[in-house]
Amino acid sequence: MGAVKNKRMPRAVREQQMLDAAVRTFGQRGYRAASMDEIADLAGVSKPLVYLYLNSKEDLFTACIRREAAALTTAVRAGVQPGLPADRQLWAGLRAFFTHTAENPDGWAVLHRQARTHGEPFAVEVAAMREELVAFVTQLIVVAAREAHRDPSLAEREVAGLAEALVGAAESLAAWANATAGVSAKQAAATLMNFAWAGLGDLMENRPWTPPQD
Amino acid sequence: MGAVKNKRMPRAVREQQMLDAAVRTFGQRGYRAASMDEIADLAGVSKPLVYLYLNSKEDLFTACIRREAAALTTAVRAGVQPGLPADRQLWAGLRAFFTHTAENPDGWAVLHRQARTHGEPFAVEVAAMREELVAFVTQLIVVAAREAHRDPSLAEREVAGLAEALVGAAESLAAWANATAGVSAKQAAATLMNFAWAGLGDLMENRPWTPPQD
Amino acid sequence: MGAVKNKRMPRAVREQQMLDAAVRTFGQRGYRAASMDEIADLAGVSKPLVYLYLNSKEDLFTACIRREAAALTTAVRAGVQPGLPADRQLWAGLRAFFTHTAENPDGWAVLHRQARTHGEPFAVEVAAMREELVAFVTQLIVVAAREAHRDPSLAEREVAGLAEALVGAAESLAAWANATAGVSAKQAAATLMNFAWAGLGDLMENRPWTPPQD
Amino acid sequence: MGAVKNKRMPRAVREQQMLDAAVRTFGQRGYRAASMDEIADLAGVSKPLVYLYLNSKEDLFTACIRREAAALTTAVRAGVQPGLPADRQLWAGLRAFFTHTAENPDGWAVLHRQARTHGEPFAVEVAAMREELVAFVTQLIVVAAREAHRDPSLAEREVAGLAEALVGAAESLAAWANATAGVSAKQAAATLMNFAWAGLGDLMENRPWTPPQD
DNA sequence: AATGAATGAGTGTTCATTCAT
DNA sequence: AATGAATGAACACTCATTCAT
Repeated sequence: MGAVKNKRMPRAVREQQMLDAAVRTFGQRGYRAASMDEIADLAGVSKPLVYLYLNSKEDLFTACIRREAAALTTAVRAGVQPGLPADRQLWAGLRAFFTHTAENPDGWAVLHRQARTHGEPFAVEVAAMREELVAFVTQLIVVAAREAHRDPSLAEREVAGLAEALVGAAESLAAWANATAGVSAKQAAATLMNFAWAGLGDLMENRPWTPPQD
Repeated sequence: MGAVKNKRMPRAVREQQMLDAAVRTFGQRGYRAASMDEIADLAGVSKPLVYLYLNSKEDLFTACIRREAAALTTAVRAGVQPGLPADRQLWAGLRAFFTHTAENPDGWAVLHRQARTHGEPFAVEVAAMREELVAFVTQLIVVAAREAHRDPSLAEREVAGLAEALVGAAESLAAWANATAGVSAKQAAATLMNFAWAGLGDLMENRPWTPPQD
Repeated sequence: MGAVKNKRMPRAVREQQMLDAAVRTFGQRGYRAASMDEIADLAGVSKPLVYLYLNSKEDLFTACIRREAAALTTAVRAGVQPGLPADRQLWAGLRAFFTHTAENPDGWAVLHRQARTHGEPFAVEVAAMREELVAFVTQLIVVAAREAHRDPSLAEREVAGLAEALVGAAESLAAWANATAGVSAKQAAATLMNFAWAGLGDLMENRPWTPPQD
Repeated sequence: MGAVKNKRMPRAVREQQMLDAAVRTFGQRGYRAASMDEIADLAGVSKPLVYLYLNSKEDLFTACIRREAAALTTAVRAGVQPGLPADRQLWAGLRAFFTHTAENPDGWAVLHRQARTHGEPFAVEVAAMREELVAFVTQLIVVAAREAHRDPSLAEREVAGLAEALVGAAESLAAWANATAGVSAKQAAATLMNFAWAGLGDLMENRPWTPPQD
């Protein structure tokens, strides 16, 4: 049995307990391998109650995705101060991102690994969140280009590709940082900032980007 | 029923047909959702024959991973000429990578999405291949740094992080290029080269990296 | 379909129904040839319920063995009055044994034929019961020898062999009595008592052992 | 693979190899658990050849039963000298029986355990052999009774029961002797002779039957 | 005399889901 | 607000058996 059985709780609380159990189970076992039995057990309730509140396995998984996606985007947004220069904003966003994914490995696994692996209905859900992150990065690139008085004809698709690459690198580094002992969220963010802002070419000339002190 | 039933084929041929069907099914449905019935049907053989030749679902999936991993690394290696400068090598490797993944979407899905999502035995298989790619990139970075007479004390972990970010960006761009109409392998490679070699900072100052004519 | 479907019964009752069906099916078909489908059908429930309550075919078979072994030893023990002379005790035990096996042919088949034929895990279960019967007989022989003031150096292995022979004869006669029309439990017991107590030699000299009137 | 593959052997030899493999496999695994694959492999031939020569699994098992039954009855008959007194004949027969079963444990397992456990068609086969042994014992009892000038009205069923008990005890002791370290065929036979000829009652009075010196 | 290639039919087991209370 | 009882449908895997050579 999972949690201690506290009987007669208000629905909202029970639902969160179920989602907690579901995120953990889905994150560790995967969508198909996770059984409703295990989730109900871990949540400390009977299976019919899970169905009463969350309708079906698909709906339950979708609810997990939405909750974890909202938590992640909220965390990133909360970490960023809109007024700052583009590089400071990106730095702050990356730190928030790596911190949140490190602290919520199961939620991150649900979003990054499971949701995108198990068919359209779920991939669509997670795509919305990813869009938001990509849009955030895209806007930063555009703003930075404008600030640098760069040719405004910078192709939209080119920017989209860059943003995609940056987000992809971030996702990959999140997994790497979590799996590699001794790599903190801050270090992961610094690595990516160096890569993204200065590029390997600059690095070769010994001018790494330096994170601000905080 | 999937393929036309060609009866009485030598074992080696049948095995490749089964692997073709399995890669397609695993890539599209995922490991758990793919049924041995569907794979056998798509391969145009009966289920017992699949078991006779490939032993079990796990072994079949592992065989898929190995075949696709070998195909990908072979393609990348074949695309690279060892003698060239680091940036030319990276460029060639990326082009080969994006070309191969675009031409083998199911194989790429098996490697990138399914194998890493469904537990240790499979993740280990794919990790070996990824190690190879990361090692290739790592070595390029080290060589480039030496060529640029850069401080040789470049921390190992720092390089590892950069290589990880680059490979992660490549993996992410592969999915993006395949999903976005009109983005060729060459364009995806160029986008990533710009990002990796010059960085966003350089881009802001209007000095994009230019692919060589070929 | 086997039994009439009585829906919604408490677990304990359903379990007994399942064991009834399983003993019958295992006893008649054998362990391997008995299918869980048939057992579930005969019990009037669906297969998943059998698995929910009894876990697996192995566990189900083991549960059958334990139940039937307990029933048999209980019956034999209940038939014997400890204070009586050895021959009276043996007589009572044999009557109980033949009566019980005649009334529970499937249970007896499970114990005597199937359990001992299908591998260690089951043979071990049944061996415990057989030990008990052999021990009962062994102790009677020892007591009888003491009562007869016989040389107490009667070798242990000799006694073990005699007990083994007696129990083996009983097992064999149980099958014979059940298969031969008109042979009652009492007659089977009398035959074995004559054989065991007086031996063929005595029989030749016309001194058969006579069962007490009851 | 089991045996070394000697190609192109005469049919009669191949058949014996197959039966050897089948007896071993059936004896150790049981009828259902033994697979034709394993038997063919152990015999060093391909499965179709087994079917070509022995037709089906049922026929193969039946052939095993017949061969082993014939071997056992032949061994017992060969051990007995018809002219001798009844007790000497019984003694010789038992020795032959225990010796043969100890030397052919798989064959004995096929006859005693497997054949009687797996349905009518096989039980019938083995019953024929058992009849023969029971008949041999029955005749000995009748002869002994006549020699002892006993009342010739000795009920047929009574004799049948005694013979059944004796054979059952022998079967049981064969298993016991094989499983108990240090119990030889001769000792097993002596134990049973004591039990059968003198009975427990005589034993109590210290007059055990003594085997002749040979 | 002998076999590599192939399958129809079935088995144990699991799971998402519902009913009755 | 909550659950014990129950199942339809599917799935991985095996096996006796045959065909074509």
